[in-house]
Amino acid sequence: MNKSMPRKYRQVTIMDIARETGVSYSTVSRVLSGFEFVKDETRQRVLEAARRLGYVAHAGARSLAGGKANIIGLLVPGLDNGYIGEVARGIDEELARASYDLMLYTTHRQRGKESVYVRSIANGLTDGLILVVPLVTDYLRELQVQRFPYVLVDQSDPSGQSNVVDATNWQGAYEATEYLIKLGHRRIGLITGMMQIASAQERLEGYRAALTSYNIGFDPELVVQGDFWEPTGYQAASILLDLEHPPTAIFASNDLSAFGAMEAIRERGLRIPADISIIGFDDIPQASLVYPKLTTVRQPLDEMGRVAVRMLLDLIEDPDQPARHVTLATQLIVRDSCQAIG
Amino acid sequence: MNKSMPRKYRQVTIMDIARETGVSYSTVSRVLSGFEFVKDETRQRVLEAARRLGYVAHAGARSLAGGKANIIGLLVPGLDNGYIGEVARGIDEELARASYDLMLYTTHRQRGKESVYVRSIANGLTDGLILVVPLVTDYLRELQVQRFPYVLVDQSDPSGQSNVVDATNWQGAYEATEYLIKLGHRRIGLITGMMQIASAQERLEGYRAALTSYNIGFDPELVVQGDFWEPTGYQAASILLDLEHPPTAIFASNDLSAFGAMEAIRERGLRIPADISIIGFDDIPQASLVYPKLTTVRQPLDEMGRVAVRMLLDLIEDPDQPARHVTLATQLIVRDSCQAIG
DNA sequence: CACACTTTTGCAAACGCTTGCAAATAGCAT
DNA sequence: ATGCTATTTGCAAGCGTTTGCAAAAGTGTG
Repeated sequence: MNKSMPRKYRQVTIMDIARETGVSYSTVSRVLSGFEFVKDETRQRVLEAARRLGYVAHAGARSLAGGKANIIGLLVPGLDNGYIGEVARGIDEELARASYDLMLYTTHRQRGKESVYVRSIANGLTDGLILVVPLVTDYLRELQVQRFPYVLVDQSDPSGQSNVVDATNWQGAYEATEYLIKLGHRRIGLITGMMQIASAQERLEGYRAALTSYNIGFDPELVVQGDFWEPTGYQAASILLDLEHPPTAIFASNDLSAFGAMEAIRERGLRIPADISIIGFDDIPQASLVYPKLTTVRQPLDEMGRVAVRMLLDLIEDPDQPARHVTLATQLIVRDSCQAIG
Repeated sequence: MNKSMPRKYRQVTIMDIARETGVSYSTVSRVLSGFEFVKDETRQRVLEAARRLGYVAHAGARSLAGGKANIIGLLVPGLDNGYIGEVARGIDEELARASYDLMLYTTHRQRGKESVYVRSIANGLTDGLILVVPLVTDYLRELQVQRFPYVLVDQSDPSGQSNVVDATNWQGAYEATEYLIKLGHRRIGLITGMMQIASAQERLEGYRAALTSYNIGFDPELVVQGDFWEPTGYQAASILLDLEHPPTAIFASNDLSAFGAMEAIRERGLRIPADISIIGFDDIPQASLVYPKLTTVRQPLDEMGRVAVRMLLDLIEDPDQPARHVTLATQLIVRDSCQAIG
């Protein structure tokens, strides 16, 4: 195109620093990357020059040469659901402390060729990968054969080979249901999540367990399948409300579907919580924004992100660690959407 | 560490493809990057081999060698406000079509050393940058001296040197206010945004203009400064409601502060919209989730992201284009939070 | 002061790719 | 065939780093 001007602004390289300080570029490299054996005085001089010159490493060159790029990848389905946003926030914060950068990948890109996609992520720039994706199994093999560091968030790998951080789904669902029961509810509807996902199953189990504990019969009619999204929550709630004996309370497997359910409830002219109670799961930021404020089970989403980062960084340090599984505690957050039965 | 095993899974390189097809690596490179003059049959053979071998380019090497990395950077304050999420979605979608990847940067990282931060972004990997940041001026100089391609979203550069995409803020605010006026409201409160930001000012101007058009006096008491965040919206609304002659309607400069205002209103036992109307700006996804559903001015956030990407890609193609400024239309979305005055 | 270490430093090669330049090949008119 | 031009290809250098290996400086010891 236009070759009269430099394609790119001339970068400050380790060569420049070397020239400035009179040491060799390898020495500069050593102080700038890890800390090998270099005399303290030299190190200071180099560091000072680097700062003065405004040096910033070229991540590509680093990674090419076999070093770390200081970049990790985050693979998510999309940014549009609050849930991911919170996790991402935690990730970003923790990454910042370690001076890592973030590459964001979304799954909707590939449609059936995930392994190529994942390969392209693992290849090259990123030092590790955090996956916050449902239905993760397809990706995993590729990652494992490459021995590429990754951690799963809120997802479980049946093979147990993966590092994962999740929350006490069973427990949380148990508590939510128990809370409803203690408020006097006996007919409690459940809107499930995508049942292929472990957390959805665990929440269903928790719900059943609570019923059992309190000697309430399990009525299949009262559980309708959802998919963690709002529209389906709406439909699911509609089904529940149209039952001959509709529930007096609904437990939605996540907040988004609870919102959908609230809408369906209101449309029928019912009041929340006077006529029907509703409880969600996740505690995304919107939960306290809706009216009435949603009672829900809080997952420490940002903390999950932070923990994931720490695990990943550890893993990058030492790829041969045995896989860890960290489970963070959920917590019942009582707000305004539930009420003792009249 | 452990040097007995390869640090990284051996990658498929252009050399492998060259070997496979019997052409030289430069030829392979040529077909794989741009399309220089290469015989069609050769191109096909190379492409086929690349696919078969599962080749994926090493972005770092590319960028190092002076080519494009096919990565663009996105600089945002954070992911936690719905607004950004929508823009990011548009960006991601459009990027996907062009096979670009996304690096995500957040501003909270730097505190006072933004120029180094920006340099480190511009340096190396990314081919261009999209900024969705308030108070952008600090960054701009660095970017400009580097002649680094960037575009501003929903932000304006007073110098007019920048490519920017935004929305009709003045117009939108005018229409929102006019809508309230036509509903019979005469005392209309305004919760502003951060006034250092152009869009906040434009919205204020639009509000004033509408009042003027309808011969309603501007009462300074009725405009209170906000910052686009929910808590401040709450406070601002409180001030408004405590006025001797409180407004009968409130125009919040964005949805988030409208949510805060709604909370304040409800806390005082007032009903929306029966006792007081409220209108927002942005139409983030939550707007239709809250109760009552928020009437608001829609910014086509995802489209703004998409347009920004297209502009940026153009700009990367030809950095010497004159700066463009694209303004997308806003649209009044009538929902349930406004009502004609009693 | 020589000797054997130990700590620091420097050189060179390599990482995967792009690209200027020159060489090879093809196409076509003589 | 012979030249000439237009199209295609290959070679080599270089992008900014890291790192193995060897050389250079220090440190102690006898």
